[in-house]
Amino acid sequence: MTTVEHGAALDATFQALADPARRCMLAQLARGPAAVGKLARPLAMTLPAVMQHLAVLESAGLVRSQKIGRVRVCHIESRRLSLAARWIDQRRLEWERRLDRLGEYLQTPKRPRGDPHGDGN
Amino acid sequence: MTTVEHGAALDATFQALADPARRCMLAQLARGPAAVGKLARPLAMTLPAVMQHLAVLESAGLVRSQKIGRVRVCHIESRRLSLAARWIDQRRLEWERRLDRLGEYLQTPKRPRGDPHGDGN
DNA sequence: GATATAGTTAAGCACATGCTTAACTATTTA
DNA sequence: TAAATAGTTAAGCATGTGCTTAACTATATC
Repeated sequence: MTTVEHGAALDATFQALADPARRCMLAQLARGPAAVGKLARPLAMTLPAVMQHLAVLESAGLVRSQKIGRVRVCHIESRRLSLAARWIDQRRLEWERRLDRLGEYLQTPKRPRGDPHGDGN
Repeated sequence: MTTVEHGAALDATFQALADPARRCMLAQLARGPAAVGKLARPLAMTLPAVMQHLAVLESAGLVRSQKIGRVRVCHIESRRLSLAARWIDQRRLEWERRLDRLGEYLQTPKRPRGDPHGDGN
């Protein structure tokens, strides 16, 4: 159930993370709040393009911003990052626990068939 | 440097994770290897569509598969999952450590200016 | 008040993505 | 060997994405 409701949020979050320019912006913001122009500097693209990336990050809930004077200051919103990381790790752990159990099973010395084993697979 | 070289891999990985059908396939595969047809069952789309999603997952390195008889069996490749989760958590932790330091600083009772403080921020 | 600065909006374009249908190829199974 | 099963390939289409240029709006700063 954890996974189901967050579907749309995860769509938007992973989609936002899939672009190198947006990851670059997030990496900068991880080091502290920054203005749009500052985010744009390392990016080899025009300001409007950066604005569009920012809009994607904001509507995914990864970033928030507020305008102060003529400057828009942006900062990371870390909850969505947690959500995404957790989704990945849950799948990974589920898979790796399976591998571990399988490894144990294969290492177990031969055993008479029909012996109790504790798992109904 | 960690972040830079993996750029293309992260593009492909997050792009792959951004689609609910592909996440559904991964969630199934986390519970164990499965055939294409089995992955397709809960998905409300045709088999060719599922094949295309599988191709995306494989070329992102998230899944591998081998054909046994007329059945293609797929399984998760967890290294790329780790890579993606780690990228997210590094940003998140960097940001949250910043917040913690800021919180401490604001809670610190007034102190004469120019006093040593131990941090070069 | 003129000019520079920082951001914003709108339009348009090239290419990528997600799906479909139709036709086809290999393996089982009866 | 005929028929069912599991997957594959190719083509086409609607929509989404990432970028650009051009024109415009607010704040500073001189």
